[in-house]
Amino acid sequence: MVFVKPPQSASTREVVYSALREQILQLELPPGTGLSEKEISLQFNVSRTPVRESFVQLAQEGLLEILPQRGTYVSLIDTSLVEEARFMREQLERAVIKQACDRFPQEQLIKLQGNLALQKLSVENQDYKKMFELDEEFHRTIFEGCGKSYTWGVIQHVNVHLNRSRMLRLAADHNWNHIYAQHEQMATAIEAHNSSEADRLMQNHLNLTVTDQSLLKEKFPAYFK
Amino acid sequence: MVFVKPPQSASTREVVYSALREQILQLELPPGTGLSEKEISLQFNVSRTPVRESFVQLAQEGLLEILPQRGTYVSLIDTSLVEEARFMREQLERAVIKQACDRFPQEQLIKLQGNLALQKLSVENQDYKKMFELDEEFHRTIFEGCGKSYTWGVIQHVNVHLNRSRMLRLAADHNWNHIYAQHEQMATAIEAHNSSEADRLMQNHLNLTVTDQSLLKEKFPAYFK
DNA sequence: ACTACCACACTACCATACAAGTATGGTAGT
DNA sequence: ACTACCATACTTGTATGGTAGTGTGGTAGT
Repeated sequence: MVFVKPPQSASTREVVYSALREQILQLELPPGTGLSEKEISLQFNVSRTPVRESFVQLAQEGLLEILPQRGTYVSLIDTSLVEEARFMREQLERAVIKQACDRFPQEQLIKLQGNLALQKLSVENQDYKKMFELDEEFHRTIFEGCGKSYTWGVIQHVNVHLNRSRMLRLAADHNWNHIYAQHEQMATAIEAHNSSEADRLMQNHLNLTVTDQSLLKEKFPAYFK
Repeated sequence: MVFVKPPQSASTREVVYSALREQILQLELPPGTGLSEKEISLQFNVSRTPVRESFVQLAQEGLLEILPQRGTYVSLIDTSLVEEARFMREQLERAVIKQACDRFPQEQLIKLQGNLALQKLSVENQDYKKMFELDEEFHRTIFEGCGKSYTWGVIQHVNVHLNRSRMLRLAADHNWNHIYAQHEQMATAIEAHNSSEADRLMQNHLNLTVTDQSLLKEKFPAYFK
C-alpha cells in the first residue's frame, strides 16, 4: 500500500476538464451556454467517454447542469450561493490574515511585495485579466504563508460562482486603484504585525465584492438565476 | 433556458456513487482498501462505465486515489488536511453560532431541543452511530437557522477526512456525556442570545476533535498517511 | 384556424470491446 | 543461489454502438 509514482502525463479527461473549466471561469463559455458530449468530443477530437467524465466533474463543482436526456448547460450564477460563498471567504480570509500578522515568513512577504509591483503595472496598463490573476495570487500567497494552502484550494473550489461574478465586475467597472491600494495596506499591516488593522482592511476589501451584486444582475440578467 | 424538471429517478452512477461514499465514510471500506472497476461493477451488476464515473467523482472529493493502470484505493487519512479542515470548520461554526445568537428562528430552536433529547437517549444506550448522526444534525440545524445551508454543505464536503477521523474517535473512546453537555450549553446560549459564551463553547467543542488526533494515529496507523 | 398526433433529430445514459500500462510469478540462463 | 527475462493476468484509459427519454416541427384531422 505505497503510492510511489504520481500520475505524470495528463489524461485526455484531465485535458478536457481543465480546458472547459478555464473557458467557463473566463466567461468564454457564458452561463446558460448549451454543450453536448458529441460536440465537445468532435471539437477536441476525442471520444465521448473522457468528455462525459469531465462533464461529471464539472457538474459536481457546480459549473455544469446536466439534464438527463435533455442537455448540458453552463450553470447560471446563483446569487444566494454567491452570498454564502462570500460569507465563507470573509470568515476564512480574516482568520488567516490575523494569523499572518502573528507570524509570516519573510519569503512570502517578499513575494507579496513583488506581486504588488506587478499589480501597479497592470492597473496602469488596464490589463484586466492580468490584474485578476494577480489578485488571486496575492490572496493565495497569504494563505500559503500561514500553511493554509488546502484552505485556499477549498475557497477556490467553493467560489467558482463568485469568481465568475468577480470576472464580470472587473470587466465592467474600473476601481482597481482602490483594490490595489487595499492590497498594499494589507501587506503593510502584515509586516507591522497590526492584527486589528489587517482584519479591518480585509473585511472592507471583501465587502466590495457583494455590494455591486444586484448591479451586475441588471447588467447581465441572462447570466443569473 | 429554463430548468423545469429536476432529475427524479437516480441514475446508476448516482446509486453506485452514494453507496460507495457511504461505505467509505462509515469505514466499512477502510482507508487503503483496494477497489477495482470490474469488481464493483460485478458487485452492483452494472457495467464499468457508471462505476468508473462514480470513481472519478469520489476521487475529486479526495475519497479515492486513482493510480492509472495500477489500481484504485480508498484514500488514507491525511492529518495535515484534517487539521486544515478543522481550522475551516472552527472559523465557520464560530461565525455562524454568533450570528445565531443575534437571530434564530423559533422553529429551528425547537428542532435543536428535540435533537438534544434524542442525543441523551443515544448516549445512555451507547448507540454510537446514532449519536454521530445526531451530532451532525445538531450542527446542521444551527447553520440552517442562519440561512447558511450551503455553507454547511461545503463543510460536509470538505470534512470527509475529518469525518472518518471522528468516526474512529467515536468508536474508540466514550466521552459523549461531555459532547452532549456541550451541545446542551450551546443551545442554551443561543436561546439566551449570549454571543460570547456561545463562541467560547463552540471553540472548546471543536477543539476536542484535534487533540486526540495523534492518539488515533497510534491506534490505527494503517489508516493514516 | 386550431388541435392532436407522430416522425425525427437530438440528448445523455449505459454496455461492451479494445488499447495500453503495470505487477507478478515462473523459467531459463549464468 | 541468483539474476534477467518474459508470458500472463491484472489494472485503468479510450472508443464506439445501441437504448431510452425529450423537444420540435410538420401534418392530418377537425
